[in-house]
Amino acid sequence: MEERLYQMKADFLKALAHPSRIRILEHLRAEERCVCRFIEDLDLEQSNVSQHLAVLKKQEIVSSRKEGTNVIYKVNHPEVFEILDMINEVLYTQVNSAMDLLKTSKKTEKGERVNENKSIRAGLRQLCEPGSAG
Amino acid sequence: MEERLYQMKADFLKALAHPSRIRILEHLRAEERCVCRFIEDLDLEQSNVSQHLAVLKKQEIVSSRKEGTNVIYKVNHPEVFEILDMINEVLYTQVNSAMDLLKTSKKTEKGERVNENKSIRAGLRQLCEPGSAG
DNA sequence: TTATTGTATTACAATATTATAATATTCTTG
DNA sequence: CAAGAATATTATAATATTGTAATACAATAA
Repeated sequence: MEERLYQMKADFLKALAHPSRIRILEHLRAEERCVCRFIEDLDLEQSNVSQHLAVLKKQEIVSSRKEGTNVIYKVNHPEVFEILDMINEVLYTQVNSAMDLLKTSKKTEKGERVNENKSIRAGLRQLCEPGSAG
Repeated sequence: MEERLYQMKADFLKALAHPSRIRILEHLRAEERCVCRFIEDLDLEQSNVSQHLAVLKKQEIVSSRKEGTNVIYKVNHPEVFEILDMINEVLYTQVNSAMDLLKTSKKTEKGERVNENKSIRAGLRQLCEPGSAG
């Protein structure tokens, strides 16, 4: 009976679950934006951006209004950013504890892998800044 | 350069984005559980449950330990539940405002659709109760 | 050891998602 | 109205995800 609710939640999550769509949403964190900005800033094909926006719109995650020939998009629910922030936190924790494991077990041998994680961690911290949920 | 971070986030979200996996996680909200419980309670094929658990495990969303021939799973990051709760909130808001629109515009004609949403809303409220994030 | 129980893995067909390319639509300007 | 700019839609081929069925593996019991 409640199966449809789980389907709804899954559909919502699926709409968020794409690198380009997350990037689009992050760009909408500060303010509403024209489609042309996404194409430009994110370096994506026009039709690709349109399709990704359609996915987000279908789930009512974003809404749009026309302004001349331009279309301006905005995020409907600020909770979306909290969700993204929460994921940041989890990933940060994960990479951090993975790092600790590598640090304590092998010092020099896997140095390459450690550095790789270091950059990921730095990136995560950076991404955390705008609207940190912690 | 930071493209991989968005990919990581997308992968994380993708792991959550399936009705059965969400159901599994909701079952893990209260306490850790044996695989056999999922098969039984969620009425899913054994191999299907195993595959879904593998997806969650790959993202380090859950971890497991053996106990005899059984395997017990638990959720690693409580933030996962906060994410699910947040989605509940958003969906609840969405259905609610959709309802309001239908109510004010047409009273009898689309009655069927209204009732449909009503049941969804009731279900959402129910699902909100266990660990409401609002 | 063999048999049994509980999980995991693999194979595979069906379906869904994706990026690209081509076309269509909408709005503005002339 | 025609032309151009911005966006949306459609078609399609490549890839990914999914559920089922079959098989493999691990722990215990006999």
